[in-house]
Amino acid sequence: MAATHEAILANLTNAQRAAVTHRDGALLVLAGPGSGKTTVVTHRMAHLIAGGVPSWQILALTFTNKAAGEMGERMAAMLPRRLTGRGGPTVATFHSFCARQLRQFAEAADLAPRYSIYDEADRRDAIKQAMKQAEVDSTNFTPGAIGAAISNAKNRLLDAQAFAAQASGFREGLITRVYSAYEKILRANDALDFDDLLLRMVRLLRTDEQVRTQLQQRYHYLLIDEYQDTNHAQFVIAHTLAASHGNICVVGDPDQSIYGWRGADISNILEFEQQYSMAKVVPLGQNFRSTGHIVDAAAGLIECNKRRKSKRLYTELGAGERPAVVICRDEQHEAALVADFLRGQSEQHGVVWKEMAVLYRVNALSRVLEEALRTAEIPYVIARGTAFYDRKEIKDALAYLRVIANPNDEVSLRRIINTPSRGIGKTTLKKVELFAIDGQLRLLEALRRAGDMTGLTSRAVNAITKFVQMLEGCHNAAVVEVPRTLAGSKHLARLVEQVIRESGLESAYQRSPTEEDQQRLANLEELISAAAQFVAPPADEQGPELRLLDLLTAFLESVALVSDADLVDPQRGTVTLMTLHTAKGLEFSAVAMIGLEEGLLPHVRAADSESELEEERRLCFVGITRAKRRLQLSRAAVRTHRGIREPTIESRFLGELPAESIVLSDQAGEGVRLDHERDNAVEFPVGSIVRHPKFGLGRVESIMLRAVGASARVAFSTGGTKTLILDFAPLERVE
DNA sequence: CTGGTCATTTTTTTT
DNA sequence: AAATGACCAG
Repeated sequence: MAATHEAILANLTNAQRAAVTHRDGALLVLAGPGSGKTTVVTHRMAHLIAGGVPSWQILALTFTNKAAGEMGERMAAMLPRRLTGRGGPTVATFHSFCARQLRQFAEAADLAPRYSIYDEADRRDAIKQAMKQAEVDSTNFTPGAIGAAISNAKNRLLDAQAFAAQASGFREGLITRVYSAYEKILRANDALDFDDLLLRMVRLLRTDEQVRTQLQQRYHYLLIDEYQDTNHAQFVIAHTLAASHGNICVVGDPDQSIYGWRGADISNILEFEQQYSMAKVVPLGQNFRSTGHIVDAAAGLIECNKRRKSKRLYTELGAGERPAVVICRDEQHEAALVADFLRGQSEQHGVVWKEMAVLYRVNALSRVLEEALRTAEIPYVIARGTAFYDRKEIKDALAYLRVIANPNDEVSLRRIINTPSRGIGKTTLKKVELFAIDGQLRLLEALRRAGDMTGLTSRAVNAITKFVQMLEGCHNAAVVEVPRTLAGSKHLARLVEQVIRESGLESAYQRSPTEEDQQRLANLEELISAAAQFVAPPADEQGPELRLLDLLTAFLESVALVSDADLVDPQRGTVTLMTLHTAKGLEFSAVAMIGLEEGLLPHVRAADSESELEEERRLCFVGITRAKRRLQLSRAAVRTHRGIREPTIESRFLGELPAESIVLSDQAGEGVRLDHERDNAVEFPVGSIVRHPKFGLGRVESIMLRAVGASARVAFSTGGTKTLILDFAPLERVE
């Protein structure tokens, strides 16, 4: 049954209510951490529907599948049954929404309807290939750097031509050459990378008036989640869709903008009001998640950012416990202390494992933690959504499936042509390639005609023929109509099974008795069951049946677009380990953040630019604000980095936390005396007035917590500002 | 053609 | 430390 207006508005604060009841026109919700953003969003949509808006006119775009799923679920709970699923609101990630539209309007978008989506690894392969073709030396320019430049260009909506037109200098000249070679490869393979999904969608909306008006009319109310993370392409998509009606609601928090490196443009949210002069702005500053000291610590930190709209953060949940700042000897010690912290939460405070998380800046830090948690017998999962699909055997199986769905996908074809090895080696492949170039053939077509080629051993011809026949057999099996229900998924699972068996992947691992290969076999089994459970998202025009090939394509698409955050399963009874980026949008009773060191957080690569430094600070802010009740921040005095053990420098962010809202604990060795250091820091909070026998009266400007001791910057009435070590300076508090 | 050893390179975050 | 790539012996 449909919720009534009153039911929808019950239990909301005035600010939340203002956002929920706003109907037409632009709306900007500035949602601080823990301010009930999802509640506002879902209630707003329910409110629109209760007010007579047909639910299928609503489009909500998010960044992760998990966010989309959660939003969809919470909304479904408020809607009558018939308004969920097809006919209900569309809730999707930017990327999957675009991927689907591009298939639906494939012809208008000038695309093969079953185009492949290349993940990071495929993209890397293709860029390497492009670099070779463009004769760019990979010793001076890594594929990673060039790939990043291309990605950047695409996010700014510069295609290869447009980039070439504005390129200047040697480096950009090189990038231009690689970019156009890369584009040729993608086009020849009927493949898109992640950035293309957005870029091509923009192009479609711009060039095809019919598609544009059709989508504008269909989606009458837009909602964009995590708006601070939108890049220029996403910005254009959102505003083009909203252009005819202006009903656009964006939700976000500039202080949580952490994807600048991916082209996210923080000015999208900072300048929303200029863009829509009639926009209503609703700030949500009250935090319903964390206790006082945690909110204070976070607020104190984020105030150090200069480019920022100031916003008061507060909570009514009581002061709670102070976050602990722990200094450890090395990373093993740090991991052990994290394990102690987690166990303490469980045993002393009754916190369940799933309410705890360990956060870090870079994935590499998870390894030591894993060991420590295993020895401490604390159950954990690492949130790496792609981890499963990154495994070699899975990538191989998926490459077979991709070639079946899209025979032009040569990056995948090359991957599998001799995996498992079937006697089609380098030399043979070279010959076939030459033959293909000669006859203007696609690689697969050339393979098909291997018999016509001169200079191949009969053994090679045999191997090739068998391989091609196998692919054709699988392809033929996929040219059938299947029901659009779970029964259809059975067919999909059977197809996956057929591929795994006939490709020889299965027998290659079956032959081996090693534990590792047995695990690979089990993983392949898991892929089959993933297929069996896959249901294609509802489409606008659909019959009861679809071709198995199209179901396969949808499956491959969903696999390509999984994110790390998607793997965070709130049902699981385990501690979650993840990067700070992945943690955005989540909350836990107890959080441990590790590696608070210069070079790690803030990361080295952000050191030389003020804006990147501010982004690192926001990242730290995001981490702190994940904690509801208890927070431990730690750093190691010594850390092994790429095989080298080195002393570390404390993160500047620790010194920026208000001293009075944290507790310092030095476990690194010589630090028995650190207990009264903490007292010192508490004794002379920022703002307090102090007397020094030599310098006279002064005001404490800031407190810095160091491994060696706390120090304070004090501005004296005599005019000078001095930094004093609290342990030694003869300071006396006056007021 | 395959599977091994040795040298080189990596240096963030992710849809 | 770990992963990738080049090179070489069977």
